[in-house]
Amino acid sequence: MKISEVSQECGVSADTLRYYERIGLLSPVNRTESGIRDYDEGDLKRVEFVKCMRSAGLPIEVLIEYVGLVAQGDKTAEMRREILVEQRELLLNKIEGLEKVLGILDHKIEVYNQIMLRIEQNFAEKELETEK
Amino acid sequence: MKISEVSQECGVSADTLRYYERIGLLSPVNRTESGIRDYDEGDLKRVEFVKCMRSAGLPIEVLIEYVGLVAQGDKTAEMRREILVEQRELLLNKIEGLEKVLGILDHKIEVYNQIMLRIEQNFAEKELETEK
DNA sequence: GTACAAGCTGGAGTTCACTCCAAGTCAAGG
DNA sequence: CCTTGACTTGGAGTGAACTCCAGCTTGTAC
Repeated sequence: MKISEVSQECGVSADTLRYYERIGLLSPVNRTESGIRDYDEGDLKRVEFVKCMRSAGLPIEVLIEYVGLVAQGDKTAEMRREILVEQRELLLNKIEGLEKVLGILDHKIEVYNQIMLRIEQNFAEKELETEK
Repeated sequence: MKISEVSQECGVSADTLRYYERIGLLSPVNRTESGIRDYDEGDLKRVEFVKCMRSAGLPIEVLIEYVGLVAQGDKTAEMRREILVEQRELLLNKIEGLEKVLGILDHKIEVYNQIMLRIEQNFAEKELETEK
Protein backbone atom coordinates (compact mmCIF):
# COMPACT_ATOMS: atom_id res chain seq x y z
CA MET A 1 0.00 0.00 0.00
CA LYS A 2 1.52 3.30 -1.00
CA ILE A 3 1.36 6.61 0.75
CA SER A 4 -1.45 8.14 -1.32
CA GLU A 5 -3.69 5.17 -0.58
CA VAL A 6 -3.01 5.32 3.14
CA SER A 7 -3.65 9.04 3.01
CA GLN A 8 -7.00 8.44 1.34
CA GLU A 9 -7.94 5.53 3.60
CA CYS A 10 -7.05 7.21 6.89
CA GLY A 11 -7.81 10.83 6.08
CA VAL A 12 -4.26 11.90 6.85
CA SER A 13 -2.28 13.82 4.25
CA ALA A 14 0.80 12.22 2.70
CA ASP A 15 2.83 15.13 4.01
CA THR A 16 1.61 14.42 7.50
CA LEU A 17 2.39 10.72 7.18
CA ARG A 18 5.97 11.52 6.16
CA TYR A 19 6.17 14.12 8.91
CA TYR A 20 4.99 11.63 11.54
CA GLU A 21 7.58 9.14 10.38
CA ARG A 22 10.32 11.72 10.39
CA ILE A 23 9.70 12.77 13.98
CA GLY A 24 9.40 9.17 15.16
CA LEU A 25 5.67 9.11 15.71
CA LEU A 26 5.41 6.28 13.21
CA SER A 27 8.10 3.64 13.03
CA PRO A 28 9.92 3.59 9.68
CA VAL A 29 7.78 2.02 7.00
CA ASN A 30 9.10 -0.69 4.66
CA ARG A 31 10.23 0.51 1.27
CA THR A 32 10.28 -0.98 -2.21
CA GLU A 33 13.82 -1.39 -3.59
CA SER A 34 13.45 1.96 -5.28
CA GLY A 35 12.75 3.61 -1.95
CA ILE A 36 9.00 4.09 -2.08
CA ARG A 37 7.07 3.53 1.14
CA ASP A 38 5.00 0.34 1.24
CA TYR A 39 2.59 0.36 4.18
CA ASP A 40 1.33 -2.94 5.62
CA GLU A 41 -1.63 -3.70 7.88
CA GLY A 42 0.36 -2.97 11.02
CA ASP A 43 1.38 0.42 9.69
CA LEU A 44 -2.26 1.12 8.87
CA LYS A 45 -3.27 0.32 12.43
CA ARG A 46 -0.56 2.54 13.86
CA VAL A 47 -1.64 5.41 11.63
CA GLU A 48 -5.23 4.97 12.75
CA PHE A 49 -4.16 4.92 16.38
CA VAL A 50 -2.13 8.10 16.06
CA LYS A 51 -4.91 9.78 14.14
CA CYS A 52 -7.42 8.84 16.78
CA MET A 53 -5.30 10.03 19.70
CA ARG A 54 -4.38 13.25 17.92
CA SER A 55 -8.04 13.94 17.26
CA ALA A 56 -8.49 14.02 21.03
CA GLY A 57 -5.64 16.46 21.39
CA LEU A 58 -3.03 14.14 22.88
CA PRO A 59 0.24 15.97 22.27
CA ILE A 60 2.61 14.60 19.67
CA GLU A 61 5.41 14.45 22.23
CA VAL A 62 3.44 12.09 24.46
CA LEU A 63 2.58 9.87 21.52
CA ILE A 64 6.21 9.75 20.44
CA GLU A 65 7.15 8.61 23.91
CA TYR A 66 4.40 6.01 23.80
CA VAL A 67 5.35 4.52 20.45
CA GLY A 68 8.99 4.59 21.53
CA LEU A 69 8.05 2.42 24.50
CA VAL A 70 6.05 0.08 22.28
CA ALA A 71 9.17 -0.39 20.19
CA GLN A 72 11.10 -1.39 23.30
CA GLY A 73 8.88 -4.37 23.85
CA ASP A 74 6.97 -5.97 26.70
CA LYS A 75 9.11 -4.65 29.52
CA THR A 76 7.66 -1.15 29.00
CA ALA A 77 4.02 -2.24 29.35
CA GLU A 78 3.62 -0.70 32.80
CA MET A 79 4.99 2.64 31.67
CA ARG A 80 2.72 2.64 28.67
CA ARG A 81 -0.24 1.88 30.86
CA GLU A 82 0.66 4.82 33.06
CA ILE A 83 0.81 7.14 30.07
CA LEU A 84 -2.61 5.96 28.93
CA VAL A 85 -4.09 6.37 32.40
CA GLU A 86 -2.69 9.88 32.72
CA GLN A 87 -3.95 10.90 29.29
CA ARG A 88 -7.32 9.35 30.00
CA GLU A 89 -7.57 11.49 33.11
CA LEU A 90 -6.63 14.64 31.22
CA LEU A 91 -9.14 13.80 28.50
CA LEU A 92 -11.89 13.25 31.05
CA ASN A 93 -11.18 16.63 32.63
CA LYS A 94 -11.24 18.22 29.22
CA ILE A 95 -14.58 16.66 28.38
CA GLU A 96 -16.03 17.83 31.67
CA GLY A 97 -14.79 21.34 30.99
CA LEU A 98 -16.35 21.29 27.55
CA GLU A 99 -19.63 20.05 28.92
CA LYS A 100 -19.72 22.96 31.31
CA VAL A 101 -19.20 25.38 28.46
CA LEU A 102 -21.85 23.54 26.46
CA GLY A 103 -24.26 24.19 29.32
CA ILE A 104 -23.36 27.86 29.36
CA LEU A 105 -23.88 28.07 25.61
CA ASP A 106 -27.23 26.32 25.93
CA HIS A 107 -28.27 28.78 28.57
CA LYS A 108 -27.17 31.75 26.49
CA ILE A 109 -29.04 30.41 23.48
CA GLU A 110 -32.14 29.97 25.58
CA VAL A 111 -31.87 33.60 26.66
CA TYR A 112 -31.57 34.66 23.03
CA ASN A 113 -34.61 32.56 22.16
CA GLN A 114 -36.61 34.47 24.78
CA ILE A 115 -35.35 37.74 23.37
CA MET A 116 -36.26 36.77 19.83
CA LEU A 117 -39.71 35.77 21.01
CA ARG A 118 -40.23 39.10 22.71
CA ILE A 119 -39.12 40.97 19.61
CA GLU A 120 -41.60 38.99 17.52
CA GLN A 121 -44.39 39.76 19.95
CA ASN A 122 -43.46 43.41 19.92
CA PHE A 123 -43.59 43.28 16.15
CA ALA A 124 -47.05 41.69 16.24
CA GLU A 125 -48.29 44.32 18.68
CA LYS A 126 -47.08 47.08 16.44
CA GLU A 127 -48.83 45.44 13.52
CA LEU A 128 -52.05 45.49 15.50
CA GLU A 129 -51.56 49.14 16.42
CA THR A 130 -51.04 50.04 12.79
CA GLU A 131 -54.29 48.29 11.89
CA LYS A 132 -56.27 50.39 14.36
CA MET B 1 -9.26 47.45 38.84
CA LYS B 2 -5.90 47.30 37.11
CA ILE B 3 -4.60 44.78 34.69
CA SER B 4 -2.56 42.71 37.15
CA GLU B 5 -5.60 42.24 39.34
CA VAL B 6 -7.79 41.17 36.45
CA SER B 7 -5.04 38.84 35.36
CA GLN B 8 -4.93 37.28 38.81
CA GLU B 9 -8.70 37.15 39.18
CA CYS B 10 -9.44 35.61 35.80
CA GLY B 11 -6.33 33.55 35.26
CA VAL B 12 -5.50 35.36 32.03
CA SER B 13 -2.07 36.94 31.62
CA ALA B 14 -1.76 40.71 31.37
CA ASP B 15 -0.12 40.24 27.99
CA THR B 16 -3.10 38.26 26.81
CA LEU B 17 -5.53 40.87 28.11
CA ARG B 18 -3.71 43.59 26.15
CA TYR B 19 -3.53 41.29 23.15
CA TYR B 20 -7.27 40.60 23.27
CA GLU B 21 -7.98 44.30 23.45
CA ARG B 22 -5.62 45.04 20.59
CA ILE B 23 -7.30 42.56 18.24
CA GLY B 24 -10.78 43.72 19.21
CA LEU B 25 -11.77 40.70 21.25
CA LEU B 26 -12.28 42.98 24.23
CA SER B 27 -13.72 46.44 23.77
CA PRO B 28 -11.32 49.19 24.78
CA VAL B 29 -11.06 49.47 28.54
CA ASN B 30 -11.38 52.79 30.37
CA ARG B 31 -8.09 54.42 31.31
CA THR B 32 -6.95 56.62 34.15
CA GLU B 33 -5.81 60.08 32.97
CA SER B 34 -2.27 58.77 32.85
CA GLY B 35 -3.32 56.04 30.48
CA ILE B 36 -3.45 53.01 32.75
CA ARG B 37 -6.25 50.52 32.14
CA ASP B 38 -9.03 50.54 34.74
CA TYR B 39 -11.30 47.52 34.37
CA ASP B 40 -14.88 47.66 35.64
CA GLU B 41 -17.37 44.90 36.39
CA GLY B 42 -18.56 44.79 32.80
CA ASP B 43 -15.01 44.36 31.56
CA LEU B 44 -14.52 41.56 34.07
CA LYS B 45 -17.58 39.77 32.77
CA ARG B 46 -16.43 40.11 29.20
CA VAL B 47 -13.01 38.74 30.09
CA GLU B 48 -14.62 35.78 31.84
CA PHE B 49 -16.86 35.13 28.86
CA VAL B 50 -13.98 35.17 26.42
CA LYS B 51 -11.89 33.00 28.70
CA CYS B 52 -14.70 30.51 29.01
CA MET B 53 -15.36 30.31 25.27
CA ARG B 54 -11.68 30.10 24.46
CA SER B 55 -11.29 27.25 26.91
CA ALA B 56 -13.75 25.30 24.77
CA GLY B 57 -11.73 26.07 21.67
CA LEU B 58 -14.02 28.63 20.04
CA PRO B 59 -11.77 30.43 17.58
CA ILE B 60 -10.75 33.97 18.31
CA GLU B 61 -12.07 35.10 14.95
CA VAL B 62 -15.58 33.90 15.78
CA LEU B 63 -15.46 35.59 19.15
CA ILE B 64 -14.29 38.84 17.59
CA GLU B 65 -17.26 38.69 15.24
CA TYR B 66 -19.56 37.98 18.18
CA VAL B 67 -18.35 40.84 20.37
CA GLY B 68 -18.45 43.10 17.33
CA LEU B 69 -22.14 42.28 16.96
CA VAL B 70 -22.76 42.86 20.65
CA ALA B 71 -21.28 46.33 20.22
CA GLN B 72 -23.75 47.02 17.41
CA GLY B 73 -26.69 46.61 19.75
CA ASP B 74 -30.01 44.81 19.76
CA LYS B 75 -30.50 44.65 16.03
CA THR B 76 -27.79 41.97 15.80
CA ALA B 77 -29.40 39.63 18.34
CA GLU B 78 -30.52 37.12 15.72
CA MET B 79 -27.07 36.92 14.15
CA ARG B 80 -25.48 36.43 17.55
CA ARG B 81 -27.91 33.67 18.34
CA GLU B 82 -26.98 31.95 15.09
CA ILE B 83 -23.30 32.10 15.95
CA LEU B 84 -23.96 30.59 19.35
CA VAL B 85 -26.13 27.84 17.88
CA GLU B 86 -23.48 26.99 15.32
CA GLN B 87 -20.70 26.92 17.88
CA ARG B 88 -22.84 24.87 20.23
CA GLU B 89 -23.27 22.30 17.50
CA LEU B 90 -19.54 22.18 16.80
CA LEU B 91 -18.81 21.84 20.49
CA LEU B 92 -21.28 19.01 20.83
CA ASN B 93 -19.65 17.15 17.95
CA LYS B 94 -16.29 17.70 19.51
CA ILE B 95 -17.44 16.32 22.86
CA GLU B 96 -18.90 13.27 21.15
CA GLY B 97 -15.63 12.68 19.35
CA LEU B 98 -13.68 12.97 22.58
CA GLU B 99 -16.03 10.57 24.33
CA LYS B 100 -15.37 8.00 21.63
CA VAL B 101 -11.64 8.35 22.15
CA LEU B 102 -12.16 8.14 25.90
CA GLY B 103 -13.88 4.81 25.35
CA ILE B 104 -10.98 3.60 23.23
CA LEU B 105 -8.50 4.67 25.89
CA ASP B 106 -10.53 2.92 28.56
CA HIS B 107 -10.52 -0.23 26.51
CA LYS B 108 -6.78 -0.04 25.91
CA ILE B 109 -6.16 0.51 29.61
CA GLU B 110 -8.31 -2.49 30.43
CA VAL B 111 -6.22 -4.58 28.06
CA TYR B 112 -3.06 -3.36 29.78
CA ASN B 113 -4.57 -4.20 33.14
CA GLN B 114 -5.10 -7.77 31.96
CA ILE B 115 -1.53 -7.91 30.72
CA MET B 116 -0.15 -6.61 34.00
CA LEU B 117 -2.20 -9.18 35.84
CA ARG B 118 -0.85 -11.99 33.73
CA ILE B 119 2.70 -10.80 34.24
CA GLU B 120 2.15 -10.78 37.99
CA GLN B 121 0.74 -14.28 37.87
CA ASN B 122 3.69 -15.45 35.82
CA PHE B 123 5.95 -13.91 38.39
CA ALA B 124 4.13 -15.71 41.20
CA GLU B 125 4.35 -19.01 39.36
CA LYS B 126 8.07 -18.59 38.92
CA GLU B 127 8.41 -17.82 42.60
CA LEU B 128 6.64 -21.10 43.35
CA GLU B 129 8.89 -22.98 40.97
CA THR B 130 11.98 -21.56 42.63
CA GLU B 131 10.64 -22.72 45.98
CA LYS B 132 10.33 -26.29 44.79
C1' DG C 1 13.33 62.65 45.90
C1' DT C 2 15.00 58.45 44.59
C1' DA C 3 14.54 53.75 43.84
C1' DC C 4 11.96 50.31 41.80
C1' DA C 5 7.89 47.84 40.74
C1' DA C 6 4.29 47.97 37.49
C1' DG C 7 2.12 50.03 33.50
C1' DC C 8 2.35 51.37 28.47
C1' DT C 9 3.37 50.61 23.21
C1' DG C 10 4.77 48.53 18.86
C1' DG C 11 6.83 44.91 17.23
C1' DA C 12 9.42 40.64 17.31
C1' DG C 13 9.72 35.81 18.85
C1' DT C 14 7.72 31.24 20.24
C1' DT C 15 5.22 26.89 20.08
C1' DC C 16 2.59 23.45 18.01
C1' DA C 17 1.43 20.86 14.27
C1' DC C 18 1.43 20.71 10.23
C1' DT C 19 1.92 22.17 5.03
C1' DC C 20 4.32 23.51 1.08
C1' DC C 21 8.26 23.76 -2.05
C1' DA C 22 12.25 22.76 -5.10
C1' DA C 23 14.73 19.58 -7.21
C1' DG C 24 15.35 15.20 -8.20
C1' DT C 25 13.81 9.93 -9.05
C1' DC C 26 10.55 6.48 -10.45
C1' DA C 27 6.54 3.99 -12.80
C1' DA C 28 2.84 3.21 -16.03
C1' DG C 29 0.33 4.40 -20.41
C1' DG C 30 0.52 5.46 -25.36
C1' DC D 1 11.16 6.20 -25.56
C1' DC D 2 8.83 9.83 -23.71
C1' DT D 3 5.55 12.17 -21.13
C1' DT D 4 2.95 12.65 -17.07
C1' DG D 5 1.91 12.01 -12.60
C1' DA D 6 3.35 10.09 -8.05
C1' DC D 7 7.11 9.47 -5.03
C1' DT D 8 11.52 11.01 -2.59
C1' DT D 9 14.28 14.40 0.47
C1' DG D 10 15.67 18.40 3.33
C1' DG D 11 14.27 22.49 4.48
C1' DA D 12 11.40 26.57 4.50
C1' DG D 13 6.78 28.61 5.34
C1' DT D 14 2.15 28.91 7.65
C1' DG D 15 -1.53 29.95 10.99
C1' DA D 16 -3.35 30.22 15.46
C1' DA D 17 -2.74 32.10 19.77
C1' DC D 18 -0.18 33.78 22.48
C1' DT D 19 4.35 35.52 24.89
C1' DC D 20 8.26 38.28 25.33
C1' DC D 21 11.11 42.41 24.74
C1' DA D 22 13.05 47.18 24.56
C1' DG D 23 12.40 51.48 25.75
C1' DC D 24 9.62 54.53 27.87
C1' DT D 25 6.30 56.55 31.64
C1' DT D 26 3.91 56.24 36.00
C1' DG D 27 2.80 55.15 40.87
C1' DT D 28 4.36 53.85 45.52
C1' DA D 29 7.29 53.03 49.59
C1' DC D 30 10.84 54.70 52.27
